[in-house]
Amino acid sequence: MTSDLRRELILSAAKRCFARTGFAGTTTKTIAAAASISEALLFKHFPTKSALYAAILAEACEADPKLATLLGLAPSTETLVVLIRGMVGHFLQMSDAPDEEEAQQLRLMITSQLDDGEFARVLYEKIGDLIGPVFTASLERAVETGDASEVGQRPINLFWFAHHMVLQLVLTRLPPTNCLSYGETAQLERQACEFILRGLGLNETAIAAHLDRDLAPDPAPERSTESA
Amino acid sequence: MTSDLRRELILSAAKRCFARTGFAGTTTKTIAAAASISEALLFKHFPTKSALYAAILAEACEADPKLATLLGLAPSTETLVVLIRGMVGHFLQMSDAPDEEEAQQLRLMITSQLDDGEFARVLYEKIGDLIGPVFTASLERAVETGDASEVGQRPINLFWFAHHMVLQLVLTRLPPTNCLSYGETAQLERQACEFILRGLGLNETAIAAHLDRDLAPDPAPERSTESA
DNA sequence: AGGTCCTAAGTGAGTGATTACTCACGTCGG
DNA sequence: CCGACGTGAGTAATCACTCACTTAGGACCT
Repeated sequence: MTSDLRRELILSAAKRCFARTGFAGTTTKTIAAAASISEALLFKHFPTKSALYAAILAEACEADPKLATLLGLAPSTETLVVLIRGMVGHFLQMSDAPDEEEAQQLRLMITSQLDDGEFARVLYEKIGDLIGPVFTASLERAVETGDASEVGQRPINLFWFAHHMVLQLVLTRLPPTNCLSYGETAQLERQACEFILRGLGLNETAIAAHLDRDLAPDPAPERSTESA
Repeated sequence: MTSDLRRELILSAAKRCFARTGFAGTTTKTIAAAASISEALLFKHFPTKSALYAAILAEACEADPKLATLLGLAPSTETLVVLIRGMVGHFLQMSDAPDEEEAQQLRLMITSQLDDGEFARVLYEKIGDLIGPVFTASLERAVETGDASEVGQRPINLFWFAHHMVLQLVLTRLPPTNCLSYGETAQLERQACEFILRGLGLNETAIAAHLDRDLAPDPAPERSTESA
């Protein structure tokens, strides 16, 4: 077993542990067990528990490759809708696999916000730098083409509003028994997209036109009562 | 010192500690010090650390008196706007005093969502029971009067969308140095209200009519760059 | 009023368990 | 045979929690 590989295995195990029980709630013994090694070896790779935590946060700050494909799109209403749809879908899918990498990163981000917010700040800055320009340009383009009503100052705030909503939405669906029940996931996804796109200022016809292409159309109003 | 008073003092001190560092990150010695008593006395009042935590969560589940005034309002577009405005204002004001009671309750709720979600579930249910009916009725009334576009199924989801957005918004403003900078708070409040009301389906004229009454009107688009 | 309980408030100094972390010592490929 | 991988058995500190003990104040009797 090479040192580098071992290091990655430790980081992976530790990330799982920290995300589940937080920094203080996780013991080095637990991490070592999760990585199937002795505690001593753990401390051969990372001098302290804090250093291990810091390494995880640093590693999590790297870019998401899936995002890159979105950035090449030309600014347009279509791009805006694709962007929002991608974000909503991406986050909603997380709650189906609460132990996966991305859900853990979300947990780390939330715990960071409860603490000093440093990690969250870095992550927000990265997201903003990546998506901010294409979002803003697309929204402005949508206004020009008459698909959206005039945007006031700080259009980027609108992006964060959307991001906040979806993030908190997935957070309520993260515990084993969900905090809220929203109905069927597919319809929730549709409803969330509509809420956000309307919030951005897009008019109903533009939303319907772009959303109906690849998303289930708004079904007839009837109550379904299944739990989430 | 009576037993009841002492108990309340302990609860108050413990709530402060738990909200700041979480359950695992808080020691009984710290709590005792914060309450200016010995650890032994702490355990005379609460059999275990967990019982103390449970008592805090149980106490936090009581109704907010400020909410009650909203529930008497007749369902209308006006009520809907007042509701959203109240919620946004209430949450935004929290970030100005991160150590106050309500901010702590918010922290407890978030940590609960990262854990088993039990506390968050109870709190969500309480909020839903209180505000849900008047929200839904008001939204339906707004549709009837032509102030809002037709609402699909599960209108209550729209309320939670709004709630999620504002909750996550205040969370980014909770750390000493904010995770994101949104510009001036007054304009942020206005922008958040507009985003939500548009998201609910209200048309621009209805929003402007009800929002301009007691909120600063949308200023001319120009960038301001102060940090939050 | 003053003396005598008697219960509850309150504490210093512990308990064993668990914590993060260390060290002397095996083992194995090159 | 040497250096890096790997570990069992520790360490001191800290954890939640307990116990023997003092103190204070109100009820009750004389």
